[in-house]
Amino acid sequence: MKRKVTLKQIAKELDVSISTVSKALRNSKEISEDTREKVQAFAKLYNYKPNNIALSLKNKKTKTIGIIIPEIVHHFFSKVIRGIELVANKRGYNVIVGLSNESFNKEVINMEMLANGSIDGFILSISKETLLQQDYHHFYETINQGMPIVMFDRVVNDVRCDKVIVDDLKGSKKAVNKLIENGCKNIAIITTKDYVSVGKLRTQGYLEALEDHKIQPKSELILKIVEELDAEDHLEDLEAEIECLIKNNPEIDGVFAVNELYALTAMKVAKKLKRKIPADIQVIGFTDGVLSKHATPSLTTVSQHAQQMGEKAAELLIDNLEHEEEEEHYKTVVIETELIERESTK
Amino acid sequence: MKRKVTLKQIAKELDVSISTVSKALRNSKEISEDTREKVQAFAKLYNYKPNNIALSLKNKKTKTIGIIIPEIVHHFFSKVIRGIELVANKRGYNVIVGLSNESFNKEVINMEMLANGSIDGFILSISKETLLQQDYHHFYETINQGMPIVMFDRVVNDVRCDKVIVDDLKGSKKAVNKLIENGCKNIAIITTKDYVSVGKLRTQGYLEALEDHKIQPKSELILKIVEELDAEDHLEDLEAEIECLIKNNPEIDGVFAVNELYALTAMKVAKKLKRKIPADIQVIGFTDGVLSKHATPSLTTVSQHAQQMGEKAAELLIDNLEHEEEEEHYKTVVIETELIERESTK
DNA sequence: ATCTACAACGAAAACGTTTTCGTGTTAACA
DNA sequence: TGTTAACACGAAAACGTTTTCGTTGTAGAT
Repeated sequence: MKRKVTLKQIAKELDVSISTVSKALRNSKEISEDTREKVQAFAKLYNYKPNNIALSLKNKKTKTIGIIIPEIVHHFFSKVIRGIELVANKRGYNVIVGLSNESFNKEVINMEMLANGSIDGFILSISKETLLQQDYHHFYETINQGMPIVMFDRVVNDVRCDKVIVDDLKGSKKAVNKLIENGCKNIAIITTKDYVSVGKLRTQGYLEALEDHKIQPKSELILKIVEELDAEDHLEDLEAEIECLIKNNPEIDGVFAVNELYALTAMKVAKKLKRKIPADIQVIGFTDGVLSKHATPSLTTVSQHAQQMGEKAAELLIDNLEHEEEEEHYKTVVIETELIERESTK
Repeated sequence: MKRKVTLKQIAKELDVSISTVSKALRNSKEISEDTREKVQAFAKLYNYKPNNIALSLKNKKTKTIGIIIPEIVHHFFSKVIRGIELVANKRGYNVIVGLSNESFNKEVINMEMLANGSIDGFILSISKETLLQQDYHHFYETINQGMPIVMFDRVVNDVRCDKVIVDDLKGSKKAVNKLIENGCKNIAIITTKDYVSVGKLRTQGYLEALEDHKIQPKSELILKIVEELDAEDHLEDLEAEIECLIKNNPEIDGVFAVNELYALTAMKVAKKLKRKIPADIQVIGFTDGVLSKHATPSLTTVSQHAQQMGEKAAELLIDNLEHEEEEEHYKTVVIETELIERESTK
């Protein structure tokens, strides 16, 4: 087992100084061609690679970016990571990921763990608990220490940092408009409580679309799910709530759901109640997931372009890191949504 | 913007030496109580946290583990990551992920990028291209440099390292046995080419289960898909191949598919050909995915316990890192599979 | 007055780099 | 012969820690 070789060892072996070795390897013309060749040959032979940690310490740059997300077993987030990793790698950066698991504490701990020199900047999406408690001190402190943050999807406006968001409002308007165009008269929405910013915005888009078409929104048709922080485990509750909605409002002929699970559950319930999709009820979801594509009937959705979001976020962060221009001018990039029509709409 | 404070700055401010500050913060009794309190108060005030990079350099430990996987937008892999992150975090480690994207080159580059001091050890699953080329020099070199590796799921036996695998053979036997018990007489398998070790093993399990029941395997019923390295993009081809299989062999009354996509596509084709599931054809998949649960009909699958695999892998690696006992005795942990019965079987 | 012992602290090395600033040697030139 | 310039290289600092090994100063014992 031959451990990694260092400059010092090469220097000793070749009976020159460490500086000489370093310079020779970087092709400094300060060093004679003879010595350069000798050193380089030796280094190649022993497969010398500079130690990243030492470089990081010296340069005060780690070439690593930290990602903090609420959950990784989730198509949206894993696609974002893929996007981040893609451009990070292309630009010579590594990514280190921390999962908040939707918990405020884990988010804080994870950030503190990474903020002490391990990374150059953060890309993150805020946990539900944090959004609920509205405690953002960890973001402020991080930024105050000179470490840039880029937030995506779940952001909070007050924090001074770059942001990448989906045009939730426009996206849901698109969806609801589509339902209206397709002849739906009584469109229900299945959404989240308002503290989840994206839920709020999507609800707003729904309302605006109705208003644009002079349709009076009815509160009975707006179902706000209390998220038990882990919806997958409470599928029956979700199903029951949606079943209530549809049973109590048999006039419903269109459903807009703010995420994939809600949409799929809605379709499931509808089928159970013997409603044909899309004949009796048309359904549109909001998501990037794989479920929509493979569901039966396949689900029309508002696609969020998750990977593109990740790419953009990484670009913003790295640009910020590499141009120290300290402009203090933060951008908010809006990623356009796209309505992908499948079988659940006419 | 107050940048991170260092020992040196505290020392200067308090007019003591760096060593004194360091010792005071670590509660060394070498330092008088007076000084200790003073230093600690000051450190707390300025929110001192030791610099991880400096610690890493000094200790020659980064407390970070590297994960290399072929793909992240994939339920199996993201669940494994979740498992790894869970125990890594619990034991004070961070995780840094690299994606090979099923490419040999990216796998090598990623590993080299991380092996130069950034991490203490690897957890990885081998890319298809690497398996195909059978070039494992990067693994050998890494291990030779004293950096431990834990492989999971897609492993190669020759490499001397810990491994965590699913009992693919037993798992697929379970599945096929189930189909036989349920009365299937002509069971087809949709699998991968043999160079993907898990595909090979699952095929083998299929064959053994048939043999155990004195059923003669028929080569027409064994469909080995050539993976175009990105199956999602060639859905129609996949569909066409499976349609061929079922059309040419109308006697098929059971299908065992080695992954979720194949299984779902098989169900889709079956429905298209007006076969009832599970009445005419029963289907079982092999996966941990979310599609199976939400498909219609929902898919009976062999669950791989992905998260548990991740947890185990992380434990093996960290145990190895922390007990320097150099036993050179490598373990292979087998994670049992579980047959989850849903609607696609009787 | 001398010695011992202990308490409280500081200097310096070490981890592996890069880079600045010497320094010694040689050759060219006046 | 003496001066200068170029060349080739080395010493040392710096990044932020921890730790070993001094070095003081003081108090108590002889």
